[in-house]
Amino acid sequence: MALAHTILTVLSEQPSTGYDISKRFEESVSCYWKASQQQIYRELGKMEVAGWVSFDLIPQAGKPDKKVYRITPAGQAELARWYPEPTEPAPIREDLLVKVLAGAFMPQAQLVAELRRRRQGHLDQLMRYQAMEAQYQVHPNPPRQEQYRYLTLRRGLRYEQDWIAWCDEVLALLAPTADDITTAHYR
Amino acid sequence: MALAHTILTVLSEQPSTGYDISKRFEESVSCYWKASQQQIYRELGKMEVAGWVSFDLIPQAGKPDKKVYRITPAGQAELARWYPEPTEPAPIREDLLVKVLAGAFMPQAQLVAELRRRRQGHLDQLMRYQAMEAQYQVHPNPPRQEQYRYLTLRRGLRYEQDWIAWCDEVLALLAPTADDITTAHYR
DNA sequence: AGCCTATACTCAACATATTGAGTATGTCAA
DNA sequence: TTGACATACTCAATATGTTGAGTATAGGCT
Repeated sequence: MALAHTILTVLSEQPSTGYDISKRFEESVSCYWKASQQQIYRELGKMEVAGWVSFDLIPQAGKPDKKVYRITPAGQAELARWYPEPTEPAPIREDLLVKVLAGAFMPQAQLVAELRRRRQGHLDQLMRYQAMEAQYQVHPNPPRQEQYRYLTLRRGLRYEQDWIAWCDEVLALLAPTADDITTAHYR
Repeated sequence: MALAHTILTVLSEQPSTGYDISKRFEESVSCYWKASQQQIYRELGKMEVAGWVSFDLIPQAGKPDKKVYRITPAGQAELARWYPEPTEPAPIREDLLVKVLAGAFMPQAQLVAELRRRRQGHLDQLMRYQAMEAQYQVHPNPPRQEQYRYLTLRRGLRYEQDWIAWCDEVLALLAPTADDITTAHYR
């Protein structure tokens, strides 16, 4: 359900095509909501039926016609209805943690390699977020929307930093003996 | 796909019924993998067809018959095949972050209330994990499996701590003015 | 005596997400 | 000029996850 509300939120900022929304998801929303183009198009279709959004069909020469969606009063009402509902933490399904659990039965070198690879990936993402964060520092008095967007970016930053710190912690325990952590002490 | 591999991993530790697996998921695996009983039963059925697990039917007086599943050599081979494959970070879909983004258009008091509520929830979970962590301290020389399990628990601990820290950060920026963060400075 | 919880599993319907193909054209660079 | 990439959307199949009901009985509590 919340995909619809995420779309309603980004449409509150400005009317957009499905394609635009997908772009915006990738660049700034992706740290807390992943959705494919197909999902967005399908959801927009459903939301249109529900009356939460409407669109203008903009004929284009050459390219396919654009559907520029905007939020309707009914959509705003739905957003307001949803807003105060309590949220639950998102369920987590982390393959990497399963691999750590299975570590007792599998070659440790493979786990160590994977942890190093993942650490690097999280570091790359962290650096992208830090570049985005630097953008916020240059504007002395940003619009209200930007301030809230910044708070979501902070979540992304922390998330990547936390992953890196955990990878380091695990690698420090696994790497010294290279195939046995029996001698490593906890904490 | 990885649900099957998670089940294979817990079955590597010991043969279990679907019911048992579900219990174990809830208590110790839930910090990185959530799955309902129904999902587990269905997945076990598919895995049995694939030959990755087999079961003994234990007739029980009164209760329905037990299916005690164990991993087969084919299942072990599948786990070994899967193990070195690179993992991707799990896609995130966090309602709360969407609400933060929508904060510019919605009553701030509702967001603040929700952040406080969520902070408390993460604190409760953190305390449960800390109680579990204390269990590991008492065993001086734990079996190998327990050591890896401990590393996954560390991820859960960090995750909750990180959420709490972010909630505090956001609340500190939002709360002072109670309905406007214009005057708050970044970082 | 009646109710709740735990054990133990099955089936069905629905919702959500992923993957891949298909349509159509403009722009830019090798 | 060929090919990659961006724009812009649609359809279909499959995979995965959620929700709710249904079957059955033991044991403990009120």
